[in-house]
Formats: sequence, C-alpha cells, structure tokens
Amino acid sequence: MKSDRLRKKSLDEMIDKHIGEIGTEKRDNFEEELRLDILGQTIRRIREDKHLTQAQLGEMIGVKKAQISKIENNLTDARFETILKVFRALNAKINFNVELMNQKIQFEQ
Amino acid sequence: MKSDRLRKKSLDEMIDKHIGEIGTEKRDNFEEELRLDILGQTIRRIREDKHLTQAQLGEMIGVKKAQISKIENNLTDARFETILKVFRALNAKINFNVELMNQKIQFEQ
DNA sequence: CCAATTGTTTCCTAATTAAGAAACTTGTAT
DNA sequence: ATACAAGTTTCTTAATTAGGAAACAATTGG
Repeated sequence: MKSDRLRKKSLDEMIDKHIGEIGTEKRDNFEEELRLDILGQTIRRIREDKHLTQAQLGEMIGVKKAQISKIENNLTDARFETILKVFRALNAKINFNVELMNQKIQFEQ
Repeated sequence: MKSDRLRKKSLDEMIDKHIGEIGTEKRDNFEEELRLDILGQTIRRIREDKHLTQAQLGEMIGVKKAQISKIENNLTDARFETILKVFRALNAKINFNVELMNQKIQFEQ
C-alpha cells in the first residue's frame, strides 16, 4: 500500500514535470485524453471479453463497425446516447456516482 | 425498509401494467427517457446547489445557455464530451462502475 | 504462406448538435 | 404591479457525428 502510494505520487510528479501543472492548458488536454483513452479501452475490453466483433456490436445498437472502431480509438466525440447504448449492449451497468462536497448522488444507466 | 421494498415492487408492477413489460419497444423507450430524465435533473440539481445560472455554467465550458437548458430538459442528445464537461465544471466526479458478471471495472471521469 | 476475418481509414452524404442571436416566458424581488 | 433576471424556445448557419460503401491493413487460423 505504501509503495503504491509512493508510486502514484511520483507518477503525478512526473506528469507535473513533463506535461505541466494541473490547470495549465497542456495538462488539461492530457487529462482529457487520458480519460477518453480509458473509455475506449474499457469498451474494447468488455467487447472482447464477450467475443463480439465490432460489426456485431454495431449491429446491436444500430451503428456501423467504423463507428465502433472510432469510439474505441477515441477518434470521435460520440453522442452521449451512443455511448450509453454501447454499454447497454455489452450488458455493462454504469453507475454514475456524482460526488459533491458532502452529498453523494447515485444513479444507474 | 420493508415498506420501501413493497413500494418499489408495486411501482414496478404499475409500470409493467401501464407502460408495458421490459423488452417491449414502448417500455424500452420509457426506460431510456427515465434514465435521461435523471441525468438532466441531476445536472440541474448540482448547478442550483452551486448557485450558478445556466449562462454561467455554459460560459465555463464554452456552451450557450440554450444548450444547458436543452441538456437539463433532455431536449437534446448532447455529445459525450459535452456532458463530461458539464460535470467537470460542476466539480462533480463521475465514477463509471462498469459491472460485468464477476469483474468490476472502475474509472473516474 | 495463404485465405478469411476483423479492424481501420477514407470518401461522400444525411442527420443532428451547437453557435449565434433574438424573442418569448417564467420567476423573483422591490 | 413593474422591472429585472433567468430560463425556454425558435431561427439560421456552422461544425461534427453517423450512415453507407468501399479500400486498405492487420490479425488469426488452416
């Protein structure tokens, strides 16, 4: 645990140093890309777990395989509903835990 | 607790009865709208908690107040990135808990 | 190594979000 | 009741997603 925390800290420091501090434009772009990467990766991972091709997944939600490819590789800023459809088709429940200061709002998609 | 469960059950039954069983097209549409309703409501709730106007929130993320209004009232299928920007601007952390059969993937936006 | 499948990329077109702006409605405070 | 602010709706235009189709690249299995 301790080593994990240390590792995390030094990674953050590395990012601060090489990409820039939080709040700078370059860093914000990095954070954003990172997050989107995770989204696409996650979709791909689940899809492959289920042994589905991009074409099959696309058919399930009325989207072409080219779109699935773009979504998985974060080459497009898809519509919110499209992303939800993807997760629904993969039978993956998404819990949006919106954390505020003290409250915790939760709802499922 | 017991009364909660009973209440929930009878609500489900009501929905089954009046909207249709799960899997029917009409019910699916209902479910979808319900989920989107919650999204818009949630955004509005957080925004109002923070004492922001739609125009102010819009300015923060480069979107017109008209768009915020449409998002909150679910009159548009906004882009995924736009929805994320809204939550980020509201300082609300979204945890995507993607639940598969046994695994649990989690990542934050 | 070849063949077949899967995934990526590109082209053009259709559909839809969002900008920009303005009118209109609702709500609030004085 | 009136004035002001906030929210909603509408219009036109610009930008971008997605469809449709096809070419190309990469991967997998025989």
